[in-house]
Amino acid sequence: MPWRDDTGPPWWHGKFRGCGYRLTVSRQAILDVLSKITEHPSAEEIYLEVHKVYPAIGLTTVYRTLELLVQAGLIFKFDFGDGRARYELSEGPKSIGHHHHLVCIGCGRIIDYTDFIDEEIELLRKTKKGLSKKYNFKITNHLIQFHGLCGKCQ
Amino acid sequence: MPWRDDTGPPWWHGKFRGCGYRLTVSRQAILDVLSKITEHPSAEEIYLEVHKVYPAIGLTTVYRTLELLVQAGLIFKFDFGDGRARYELSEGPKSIGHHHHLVCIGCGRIIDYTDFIDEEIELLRKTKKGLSKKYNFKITNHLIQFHGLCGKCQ
DNA sequence: ATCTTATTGACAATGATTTCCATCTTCATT
DNA sequence: AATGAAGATGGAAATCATTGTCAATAAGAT
Repeated sequence: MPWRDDTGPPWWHGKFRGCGYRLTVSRQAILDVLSKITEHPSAEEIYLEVHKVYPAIGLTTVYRTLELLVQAGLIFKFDFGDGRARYELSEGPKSIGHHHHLVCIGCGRIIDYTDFIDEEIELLRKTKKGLSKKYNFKITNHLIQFHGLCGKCQ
Repeated sequence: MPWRDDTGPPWWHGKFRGCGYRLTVSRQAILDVLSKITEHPSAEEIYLEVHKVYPAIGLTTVYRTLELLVQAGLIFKFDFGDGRARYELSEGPKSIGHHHHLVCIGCGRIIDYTDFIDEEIELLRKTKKGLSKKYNFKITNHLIQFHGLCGKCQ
């Protein structure tokens, strides 16, 4: 289990209990994998990774858990146009921090960038505020992506 | 056909011939439907709409044509998280102009907004320039969406 | 009018995600 | 520590958007 070699339960422990969810082996294993992966794994990739350490896991459970984690705000779900959803931890000790994505339409490579993030966040904050008021919309999330060709694909 | 009651061929005629594509009945019908719809239709919705005026159309052709139009830059393809791609004319006489989307995660409603678009575009331009240089990335497109709950769903 | 070749449509195939349901865990309560 | 109710699980089957196949058709250059 994730915190066997640590001083206490992992940071998401409280999140779970707080939302009324049960802290199961599958969920811990999935979150554990997500917190160690730096890419943008699909459900199946997460399944395969979890399967290495917890072979009893089922793909269905992975899908269900990911859905749950998205609802709980612990992870983000992205569509990079390759026909499968991809996931990423939204925050946490090992998080690389808020970032957006550059998507290569040639090879599918994803580049996380944090450049200009401050200006982007600032503008998003303003826009979010204005839109919320004008359209009576409760904004919970935003998405910014740039699509194009990476160096290798040009 | 689209231009039967008009003075000349529709604006996309040249685009097609210029790219070496053939201007077929199916393609005209699909573009015609797209230029009249103000929502964000899925491939099947487009198929059903075209089918009313041109019953011989096949769903496969709709998918192929949409793919083609995306490549040609005539339409944009979006994923609003409901499991099917949605399409929208990128420009043209009846276009509402450049806009971004507000996606309700409750009922799936999409709101097109143009507020703050100028600031957004300006920031995107700067960001795009910086990212292109830093990552040697040729950016062809961007995506901005806000997700949340609309008035009815709160 | 003819010919070359892109395009089409019906059907089958694919593949990610969901549904079903009987069984197993979690954890609040004893 | 034992119990029990509700939540969670996993394997197989089902769903459903999208893509591949291929013989037949139509666009448009000649």
